[in-house]
Amino acid sequence: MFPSCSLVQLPTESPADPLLDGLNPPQREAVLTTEGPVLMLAGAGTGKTAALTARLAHIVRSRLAWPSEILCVTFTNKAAREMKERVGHLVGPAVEGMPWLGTFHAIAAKMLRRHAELAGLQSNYTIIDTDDQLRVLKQLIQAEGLDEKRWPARQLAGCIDRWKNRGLLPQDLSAGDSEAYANGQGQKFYRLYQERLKALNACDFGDLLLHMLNILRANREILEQYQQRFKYIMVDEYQDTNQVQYLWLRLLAQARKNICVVGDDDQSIYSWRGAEVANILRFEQDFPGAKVIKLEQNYRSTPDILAAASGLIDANSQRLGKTLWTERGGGDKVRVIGVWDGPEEARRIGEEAERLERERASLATVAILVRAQFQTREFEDRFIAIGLPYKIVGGFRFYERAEIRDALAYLRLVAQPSDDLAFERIYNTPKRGLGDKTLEKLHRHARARGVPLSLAAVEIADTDELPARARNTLLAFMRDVARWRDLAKQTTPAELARTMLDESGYTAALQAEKSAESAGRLENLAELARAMEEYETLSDFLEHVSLVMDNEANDQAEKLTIMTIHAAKGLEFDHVFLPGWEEGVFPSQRAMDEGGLASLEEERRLAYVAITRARRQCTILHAANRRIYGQWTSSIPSRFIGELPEAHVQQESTLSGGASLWRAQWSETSDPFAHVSRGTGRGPGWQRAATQSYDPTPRRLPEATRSAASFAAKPRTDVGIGARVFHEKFGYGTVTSQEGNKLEIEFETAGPKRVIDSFVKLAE
DNA sequence: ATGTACCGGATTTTT
DNA sequence: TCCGGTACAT
Repeated sequence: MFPSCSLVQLPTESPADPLLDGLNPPQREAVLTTEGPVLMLAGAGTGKTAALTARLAHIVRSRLAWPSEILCVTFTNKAAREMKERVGHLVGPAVEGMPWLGTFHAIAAKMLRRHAELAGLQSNYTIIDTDDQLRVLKQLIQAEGLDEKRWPARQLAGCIDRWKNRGLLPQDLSAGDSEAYANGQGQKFYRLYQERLKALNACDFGDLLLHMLNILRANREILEQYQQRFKYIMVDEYQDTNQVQYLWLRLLAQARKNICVVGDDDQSIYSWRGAEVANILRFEQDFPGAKVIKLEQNYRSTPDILAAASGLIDANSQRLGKTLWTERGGGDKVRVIGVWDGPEEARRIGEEAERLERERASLATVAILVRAQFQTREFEDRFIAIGLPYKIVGGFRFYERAEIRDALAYLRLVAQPSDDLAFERIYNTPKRGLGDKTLEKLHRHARARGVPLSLAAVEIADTDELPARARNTLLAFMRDVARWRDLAKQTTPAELARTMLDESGYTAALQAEKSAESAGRLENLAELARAMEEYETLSDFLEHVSLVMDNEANDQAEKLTIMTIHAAKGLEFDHVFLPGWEEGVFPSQRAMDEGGLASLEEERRLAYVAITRARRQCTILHAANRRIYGQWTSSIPSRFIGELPEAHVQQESTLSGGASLWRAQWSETSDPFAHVSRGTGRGPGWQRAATQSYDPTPRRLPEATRSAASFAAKPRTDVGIGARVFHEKFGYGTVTSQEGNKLEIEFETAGPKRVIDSFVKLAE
């Protein structure tokens, strides 16, 4: 290791503290200002994690506090993991003892286990996810005789979440709040829901923080105990905190006031899930005498990219105000490319990615960031057709897959006989011939006797309330569960899981299914068991699962990444493509219709986040026509394009002579867009795009450039189901289904894929 | 108890 | 357009 250049410039009076190596002056100030409230305003790419971890390490090293006396909260498990790892490098194994570094929810859950009885729970309470939450709410809505169509459970779930985020209990709701669901019945349902959760000995995510907040508020001794313990508090992504989190932090920090929050008001993009930018905007009032440290030197992007992003965010009104700068020079301007339609957009980005590949750039440094998930489809279609390796981040997470949730339900039921939700999920999975009728009777019995379903099942089997067949099946199932419960005491969680999946017939049912997905599902279950090997007890594992819903199994393969801008926050890529910058897509229609200026400004912050992900090259695209929900719509460029400072942007278009000229090339009959009314509204972005001089001849003939996915229409007859085929990218495989020219193929190494028949050859 | 036909809704997502 | 959920038929 060579000493870094900045070491040479270290002020001579400061003893060479290796922790400060490579940190700039404001970063150092943030590290060394340990006492009193500190607000670290850290712009995108300014090294805030480096500063935060160095600060943590500094406190530990200078013996200002033991690792166990520092509270350090993040929002995601990923961030917590990263921080743990980085602090580990700086301080060594002492971090092992950092029990209070984690997500808001993990830390609150840990505290709540100690004080559960104060919230009316037992300390082995279950943490339920959104899926279970919805099931509970549905049952309540049904039980109260409400029309579920008119008053969807989702809506109620949304209300309850919002109330919890604001720190409100049922009795705290105003009549106006309550009005938000079923003509003022919101409060009633919220109360019923909380009662039901208590009966289930369960918590939802919102409860973790809310219960803990109320416990701290109501019990002075407990509050003081934590206030004494936490000598220093640090909070990452402070702009994302909601009301409860804010109140919780404020209580804990009140005694010592050694709280350091880090954030960027310009990257606040989660207001829709309760985050309040106001928290960061008024930090100085909340903690008088707070020191504000701005990190403005950017180490990530080129000057043009930074200038473009800064120019854009300038259009927002409510800002603390930062100016990013960089020592770097050179680089390309931000490119803005106008294309004809969605498929061309995908084609264009595909070509660019292939070009980068030829220039020896790794595809892992290339990303497509979209506003909404539906935009990924176009790219997926195109990249499968041309065989470009890609991965879509987001969507289903590992623990959300049906088979994984089923397996977890088995484990939960074994660990917690009172887990009715788990019972309901699996009592007829795999199919064992028990239906709604039986479940209804079980429910009635359970309610009458005040016992959980699994106990009711045992009891009811002693009566003649059920037909003989159902009774026997149920009895057999309950005997299995009892046996597994015994087994759990003698074996590892992983072994238990394997045994249960086999003995319950779950594995067998999947094997018998023989659908395209069943092989993958079995593989997922095997992976689940493998992941469980790390855990010694079942409850350890279940706690991990309920709080850590991300899968760490990132395949390291060289692939282009497609994800939403939200998911990309905190990441960086050399080459970033930003498609779909059109009014209605980005900013989204919803944001423009509802929420007014505030939500438009949040969209703009999202655009700012998107641009600042790019290290070397940022390319924005907009299409003149796009199919949305199966309707062709003509669209105008996003207002955000018009807001980019001209000097840092380079315009390009494939719409030679504008859309109308291009349109003339099509005969009326072959033009699939003939029925599309021409867009009339033209925003400033469009004018900018339209005043550029274009190459008068189209670069490609439309027919020749239509993506293969939408054109190669004649289905082949030689590749029927069962045919063995070869694909350039995926290798050998067997056709499992055929729909027109689209094949579903089970590839031997690449797994199941949908491909266009013209891309496969019959194998010899 | 399980399979099929229609209907409606459709940002962003972590824990 | 396409997905998931519910309603209905078998």
